[in-house]
Amino acid sequence: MESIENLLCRLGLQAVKELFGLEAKESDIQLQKTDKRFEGDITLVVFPFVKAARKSPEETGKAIGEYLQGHCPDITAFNTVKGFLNLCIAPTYWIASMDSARREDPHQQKTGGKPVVIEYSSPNTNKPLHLGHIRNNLLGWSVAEILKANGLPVKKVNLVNDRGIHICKSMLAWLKWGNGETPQSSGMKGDHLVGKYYVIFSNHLKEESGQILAQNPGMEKEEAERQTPLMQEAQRMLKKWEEGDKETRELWQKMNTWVYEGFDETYRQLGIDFDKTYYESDTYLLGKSMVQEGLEKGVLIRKEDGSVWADLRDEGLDEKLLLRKDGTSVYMTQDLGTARLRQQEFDAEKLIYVVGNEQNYHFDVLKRVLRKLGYPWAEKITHLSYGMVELPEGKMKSREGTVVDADDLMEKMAQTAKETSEEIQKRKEGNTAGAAAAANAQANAAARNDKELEKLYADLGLGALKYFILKVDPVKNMLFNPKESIDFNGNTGPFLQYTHARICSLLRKGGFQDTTPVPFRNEGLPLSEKEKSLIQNLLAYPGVLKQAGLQYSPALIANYLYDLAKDFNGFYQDTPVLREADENLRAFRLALVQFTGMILKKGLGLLGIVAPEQM
RNA sequence: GGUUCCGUAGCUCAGCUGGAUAGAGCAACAGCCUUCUAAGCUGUGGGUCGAGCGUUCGAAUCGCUCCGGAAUCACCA
Repeated sequence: MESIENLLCRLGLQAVKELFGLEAKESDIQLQKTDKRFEGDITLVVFPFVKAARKSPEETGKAIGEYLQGHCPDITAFNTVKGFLNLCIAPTYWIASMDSARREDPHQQKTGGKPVVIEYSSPNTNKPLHLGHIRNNLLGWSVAEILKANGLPVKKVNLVNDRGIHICKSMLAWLKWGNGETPQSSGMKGDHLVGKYYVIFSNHLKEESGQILAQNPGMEKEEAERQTPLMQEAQRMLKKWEEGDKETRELWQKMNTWVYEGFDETYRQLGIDFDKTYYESDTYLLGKSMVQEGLEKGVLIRKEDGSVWADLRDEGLDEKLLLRKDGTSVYMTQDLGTARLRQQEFDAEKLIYVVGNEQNYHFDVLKRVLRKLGYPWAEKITHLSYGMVELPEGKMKSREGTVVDADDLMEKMAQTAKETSEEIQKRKEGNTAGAAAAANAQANAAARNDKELEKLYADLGLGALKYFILKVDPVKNMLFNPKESIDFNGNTGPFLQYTHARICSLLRKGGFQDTTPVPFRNEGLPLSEKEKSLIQNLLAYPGVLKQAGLQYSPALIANYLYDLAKDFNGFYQDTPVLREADENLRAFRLALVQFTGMILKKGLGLLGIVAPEQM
């Protein structure tokens, strides 16, 4: 069925051509939902045509309105206010649109073609995941799902930074002070255990460098750290690693395995996954060979000391180091390699990197260097940059122990969900006036065992966390207030989950537990303003989905869903659905409820939020 | 200092390619449970959209200049 927007756009173009002889573009036809203050459903902005019409805005609108009404029987009336043409659309049209939309899956089927490769998470192996990673993971996973829903083949990849001085620090500390401690012996998650030794290393380093600083006033802190025996030992360890020393590699292997087990558990809890995981230790050599090729082609320069650079000064940037004078690679070198490997492997349509905005410059340079090296696919790289997560006390700093740990946070969210739920149950039971609600709540609770309840609390806690983070525009820095995020009122995940549970309950009681569309006849059905608004909102979903895909922004989906749920609650509050005497009207309203539930569930799915059927 | 990003109610955030009197939630206050789940709904108060100039029928939105804040400019990753 043709959407009303398309129809009006087509007719509108026809109208201005026939009436004013104007060849307008599609983008000149601006349609919007009619403001609440005026009568009508859809508004056409006529300002772009007043010049060609040589009439006042009102008269132009009137002329177009008459033309449209004459050519479209679904337009029942119109009025013009200044340059705004407000059109009233027949209720039967809205109902038919909804009926047709609910039978189609708004999520397109996968087509063939080149995949979009999206990298996210990208952890270091010396520390457990924290709140910043959560934003990264949620964004990456959700964007991938949104792109999929838009019909694109998607590959989700992770790039683990498993080599370098950071992991050597943990290894060294473990050797020195670990007494052979393992995740099994300590009962600690592997990533936390390794992180613990990273902290131990840092503490000892601080102590040693403090002594050096005391003896050498005025010395730079970094220099003092470099001079400590501990740091030098770590450097030697890194060298041994690069040389492939058996013992070092074995220890590295062992500790990284612990970390991966820990990460897997965190990812599982978070509900995110990957199609493929890359390890820098496997790919960092490829970058070096690319730099070598660049040297041979003469697009890179080698300085006297042997270091290799890309000169980007004519592009308004600076020189960028690609190989140290000792020939070892830097961060950029590795990224050149992984990008190329990924392109070779997937022949990607697009390479998306979900990485914090602190690395905007890095990705700018990466793209330019690849271009310089002559890789046309450099243009496929998109840096999906996101802002930092800050705490009420300020920035998260690992040194000051203000980092919010991912595992702790998820556990805490579930715990709070439990407390809040139990409190609400108690309130319901204690409320004599709400006897029916209390009975309902008791029946719900009785029907579920502890395990199901635990699952529900986990879903609610996670839903709160995910929604809280995803509803914010990715480019912005955001404030995470642990207390507020666990507030389940208002614009929150649990509100949407609650709305979904309510919808399911309505359908259950209406006798429609399965998902087959509730049948009704589109004849003589009255349509309230609230219902009309809800239908218009529902019909907007495919557009929102597409836009979210274009802008890589789950926030669009999140805010849309909130509007939808709020709209639904308004409708539901004072419109009888189950008590309606007229069978056909009752069926129609149930169909509307069902469709709302369907969109809500799909949308939440894109954000990784579980939509429970009971709460 | 150079570059990039951000600045909307007391707080946290929406506001699509410029459209009508700028919206939610939280917090405050006042109502609504013998009815389909009150984790809800309804109402009240709260704004020089950082400031200024410009572009035009029309600017929170586009351009320029300032002011605030953040990131980055490393032989760290």
